[in-house]
Amino acid sequence: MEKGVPIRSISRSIAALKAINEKGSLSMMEISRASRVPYPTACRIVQTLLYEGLIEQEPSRKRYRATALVQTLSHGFQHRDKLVSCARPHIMDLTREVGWPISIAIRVGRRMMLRDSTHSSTALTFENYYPGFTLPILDSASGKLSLAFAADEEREMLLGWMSEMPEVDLDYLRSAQAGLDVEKIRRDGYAVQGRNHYNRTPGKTSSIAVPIFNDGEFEAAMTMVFFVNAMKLDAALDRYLPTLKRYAAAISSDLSGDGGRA
Amino acid sequence: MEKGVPIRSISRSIAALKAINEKGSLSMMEISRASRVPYPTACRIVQTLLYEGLIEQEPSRKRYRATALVQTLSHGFQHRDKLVSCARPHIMDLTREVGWPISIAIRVGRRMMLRDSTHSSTALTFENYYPGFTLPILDSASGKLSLAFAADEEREMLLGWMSEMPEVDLDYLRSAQAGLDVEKIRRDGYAVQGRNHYNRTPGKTSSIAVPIFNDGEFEAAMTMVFFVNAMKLDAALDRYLPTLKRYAAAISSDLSGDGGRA
DNA sequence: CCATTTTATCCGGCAGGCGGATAGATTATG
DNA sequence: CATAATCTATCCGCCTGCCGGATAAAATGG
Repeated sequence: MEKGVPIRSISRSIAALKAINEKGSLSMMEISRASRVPYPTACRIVQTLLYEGLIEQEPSRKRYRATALVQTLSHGFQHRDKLVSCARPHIMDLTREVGWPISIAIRVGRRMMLRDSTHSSTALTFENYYPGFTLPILDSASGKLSLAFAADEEREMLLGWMSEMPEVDLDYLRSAQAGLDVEKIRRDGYAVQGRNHYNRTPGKTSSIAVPIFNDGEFEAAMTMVFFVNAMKLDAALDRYLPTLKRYAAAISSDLSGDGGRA
Repeated sequence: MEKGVPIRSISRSIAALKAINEKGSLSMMEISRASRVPYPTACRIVQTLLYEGLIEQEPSRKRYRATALVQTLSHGFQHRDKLVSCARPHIMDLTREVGWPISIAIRVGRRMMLRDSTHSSTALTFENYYPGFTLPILDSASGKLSLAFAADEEREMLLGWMSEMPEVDLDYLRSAQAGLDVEKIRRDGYAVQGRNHYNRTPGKTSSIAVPIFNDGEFEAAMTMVFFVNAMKLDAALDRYLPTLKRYAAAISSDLSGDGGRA
């Protein structure tokens, strides 16, 4: 094996497990497509994950879903998660104050990934989203914010990198880039996404994201999600933006201070 | 490939990732030992996990730890976790009442696995433990409880299965079995473990576990952990057992009822 | 009812994955 | 401080574990 070249079947099984987690459950054909492997290979990978107990078949259906055992693959990270330790109390308070769910997301590779959320602590949500859930960059408030606050070179590199993603339509990418007003986002200190599409209830929610800084550097996006039929985007901005900025500033302050040190 | 036989390298990488999560960070040699693969094989697996971004090397140290990205492997399970949905509000209330951390654990294979815990919500703990952390069955309060409430045949099968675990000393297993008073645990409705050894602060804590039922069937163990130097086991039982039983009964009631349905 | 898609399995082929051996670096011990 | 033990890193010949196109049966949708 070449130095640094991954073991193919391991990478493929990771892709399969991520896809199953992302969608909640998938059929074998869907797993094959999502992880870009031939059907017989997907069958073997699924058999291995079943054998390890990480996934199970839904009763009476040819669909596969994660089991509780997947948490043995991820629990080791959490006890040194400074971002979440600082943010968690604040976003719990914020959800109590505004009612809507709040999430914290960072950019990982070419997507945004949730680091924490309060979806499970409010009734004002259609679905619950947990740390690990991912979102596209150009179609989410947090992604646009992250892109806007990136260094110019990093943004160009990232847009170039995204154009290489096999599932991305280049025409779409060009129009999404054209619609991204970096200057305006940086000046206003927020980004929005009308009718979120890339979640489990497409078109039913919209969102507003504000930045969290760590020693002046952009660290994460804090996003409030709300129902499209509850209020218009402009009304949401008028009503909530000041509050969101205030809470994000408090989190930034905690992150930059010595609060987390022993 | 035989039907049902796993892909070897996938199973090995899962073992390695679990071990890294379990200990927080490991050296290459430790990974090799913990996942029972030859050193060069451990190197290749680690390289693959690094390439996938699931682990990283600790700065200036030849030790590897999980990254936030591991959460993409596990988040899909949580949104249909009925046990935790029912238990979470109760154990949060319980930790507020007694101060000590509470955890919910189930048996998975030959070990106990945390499904939820309030360690991160109290100062009365040395370390934080998250869903996915595992414990041995015969050396934890929750494990003894689970074993005691198992059907006789299941218990025999499980004890036999544990004697096949490569890392278990048979002399130790025999003496642990001899010390397990199944009748007493079932009669008293709790199990204890003095000086917990299999956690990150061996010997500094003890624990009491009580059962959670679902329609009369044993479903999970609810455990309170406390400092050895704060009180003796007997004193802890006198002071806390009634409260623990009351909360566990409430969780059992919620689980058995229609509380979780839309 | 028929066309299409999905599920499931087979089996020949080969290169991906393997691990013992080796050398250098680091750590522990006397 | 010297030496032994342990750990890290890599090599390379070997071979079987993993592969995927082909095929048939089952399931689904119009």
